Amino acid sequence: MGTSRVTIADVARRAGVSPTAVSFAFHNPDQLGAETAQRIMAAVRELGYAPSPFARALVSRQVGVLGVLVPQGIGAIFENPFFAAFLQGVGTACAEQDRSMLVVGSPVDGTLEDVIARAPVDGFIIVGLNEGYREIEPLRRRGVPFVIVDGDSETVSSVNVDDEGGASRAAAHLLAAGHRDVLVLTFETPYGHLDDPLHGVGGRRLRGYQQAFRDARVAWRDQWLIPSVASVEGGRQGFLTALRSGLRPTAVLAVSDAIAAGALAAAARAEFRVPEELEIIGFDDTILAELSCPPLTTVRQPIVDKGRIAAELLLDALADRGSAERIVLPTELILRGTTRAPEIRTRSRHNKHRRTDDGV
Amino acid sequence: MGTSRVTIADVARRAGVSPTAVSFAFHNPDQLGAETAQRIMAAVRELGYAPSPFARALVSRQVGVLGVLVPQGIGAIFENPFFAAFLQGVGTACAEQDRSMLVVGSPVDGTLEDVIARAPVDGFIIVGLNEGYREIEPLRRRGVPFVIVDGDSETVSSVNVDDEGGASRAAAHLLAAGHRDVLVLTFETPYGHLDDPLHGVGGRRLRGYQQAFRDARVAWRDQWLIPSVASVEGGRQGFLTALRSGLRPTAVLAVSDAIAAGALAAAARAEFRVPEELEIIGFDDTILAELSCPPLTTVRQPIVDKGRIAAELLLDALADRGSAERIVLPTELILRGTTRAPEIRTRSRHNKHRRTDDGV
DNA sequence: CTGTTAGCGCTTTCAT
DNA sequence: ATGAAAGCGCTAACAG
Repeated sequence: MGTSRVTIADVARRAGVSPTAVSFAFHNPDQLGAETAQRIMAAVRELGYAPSPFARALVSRQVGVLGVLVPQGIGAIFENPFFAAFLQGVGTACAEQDRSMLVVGSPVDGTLEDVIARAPVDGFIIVGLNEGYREIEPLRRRGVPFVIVDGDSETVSSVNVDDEGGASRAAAHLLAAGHRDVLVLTFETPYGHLDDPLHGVGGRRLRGYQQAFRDARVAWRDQWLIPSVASVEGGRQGFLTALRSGLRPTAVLAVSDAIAAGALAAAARAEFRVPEELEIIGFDDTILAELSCPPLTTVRQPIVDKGRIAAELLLDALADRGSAERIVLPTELILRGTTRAPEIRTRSRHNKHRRTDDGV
Repeated sequence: MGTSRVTIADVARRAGVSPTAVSFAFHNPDQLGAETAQRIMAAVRELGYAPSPFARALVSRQVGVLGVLVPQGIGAIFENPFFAAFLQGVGTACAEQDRSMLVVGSPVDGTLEDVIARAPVDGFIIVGLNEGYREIEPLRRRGVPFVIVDGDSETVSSVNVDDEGGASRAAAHLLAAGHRDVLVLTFETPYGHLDDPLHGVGGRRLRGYQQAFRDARVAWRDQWLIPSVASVEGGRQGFLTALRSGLRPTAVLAVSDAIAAGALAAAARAEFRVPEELEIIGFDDTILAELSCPPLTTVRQPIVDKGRIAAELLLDALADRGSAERIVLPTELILRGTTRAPEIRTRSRHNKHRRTDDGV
């Protein structure tokens, strides 16, 4: 077992034709004598020939692979239900185009840059990094098209969601219910933006919360802000830390469902009754939100769509069709079991996929 | 934006050296005059050069990519928490080796075979297919090493879990508690074995259940067997179907957590009190099991390990190190909230990673 | 230390 | 309808 021994030349020889003919037999079978084509395919079968994807890609300049680049360990991301949903969207689009999906992330030893440089892809979906990020320069150099998800873009397409709006609606909901002692659990190091703590998804959500406080003329207190690792355990710790600091929240705003679920678990263990004594709102509406007990009230973002749209945008770019667009998908407050039934109010209304076609 | 214009020759020209020198500058910088190396890298930067992964792969015969092949739509698999956990394991091993992970699955239009043929990988982890499966022939031809997960292998390494044992323990637990009217929810089309309804993972689990019935001398009744789609919704339907058929189960055995969770939901809605009036045992111990309300008693298989071990075995094969081994990982019955506390019994004990080194 | 020379395996005009 | 020839962009002996 091991090296691909049989090449197109072997087949050609065996079938008594030229390599060209063999290549044709694969790609333009019609332009070949029926009998010849048969003979060639027979030789292919006898010899057990399979074309080299690398040689093919080298000359045809495409491999049929869409890359997804994440600035994290490629194992770790699968602990995050967000990515499963996102990749489901990307994968669906790939399947529709007979492509496969390459997941590229930070290696343990080497550098992300190296891994990127070697990635055999037609294009990249870059998650959680701004277009200006240093490590994506090689891509631009290689002329590999890419789109940005959850990050800012100048010259390429991007897909984001209305994080601020969603966050603001969540906070407003709590504030309207009279809460003043609201614990805010943020990302310790914002969601994928390793180098840039004040921006990125976490920053936007935070700004949304703050906006709601301003709108409601409720004073924002930084001591009520606890940075937490973006995991269930992180949420648990965050809540406990708050308690130990002497905070006695009546409500919790968490920038992710995982954190919210952790807070919920810690709260339950600390004998808080949810939602009677403590209301909690998460973010994302991953499977965690639906499944937790009680199910989590959360800000929903259309994650699967986000993935699918990103892939489609990339496909557009690959086909040189369509110009750069910046998509902003809507978010929606989903009321479930960790908040009390609100007095009658109109449900949040907002525009569907707002596709803004623009340059800069 | 678009085609990679600048090649190694351009850089060489610019730096006044040969292409070889440029290549060296990347791979053996030490073997080059310090000043020369500097000059070359400067040219690289000025020209914005990035090597072509395809050309590189063509000649060096490796790309740094591990493929994961699933016989399903590459979007759909992410609905299944099993895969998230499995890919976490594979991804972790990849990250440790500075590799990326390619997910290949059935396309919508084309054939799996074509997608496989074009996949730029060093090797494949094949999930849920036996070694003899037709569509993996091209791989063998191309000389691409592969390992099998959840399937039978003759000549290559494989990773499986003790499905039968786990299933049998689950059934025995229920039978020992006195249950006789046990609803069995199986895969409609066994878990990834599209063409082969009696084998594969689903078949093994089924055999495990049956074994326990035999051991307990309880008659096995085929009418109590309901094939269900492998999803929460499928489990819900399966349970409802059983009810409509007039079955009145006091316990449920489900071949996956998703199905079990669906049955649980349907049962709850039908006013069954779980576990008092109905005990339920799932399979896999995915996140679904932990999160459901009440948390699911289930047969745990070490999914993340399975992925990591598969990747390591493949890495071994790629390095021509180690011979084919067939790993069988242990399963364990995890008692949670959907079964009643059993009378005192010794906990299940069993061997850890039993690595059987053998040929054929 | 650095350049010359061959390919890696395939596709693709351009002839025939 | 089929073949010859010229690369795609890079690496790796082998010289010098």
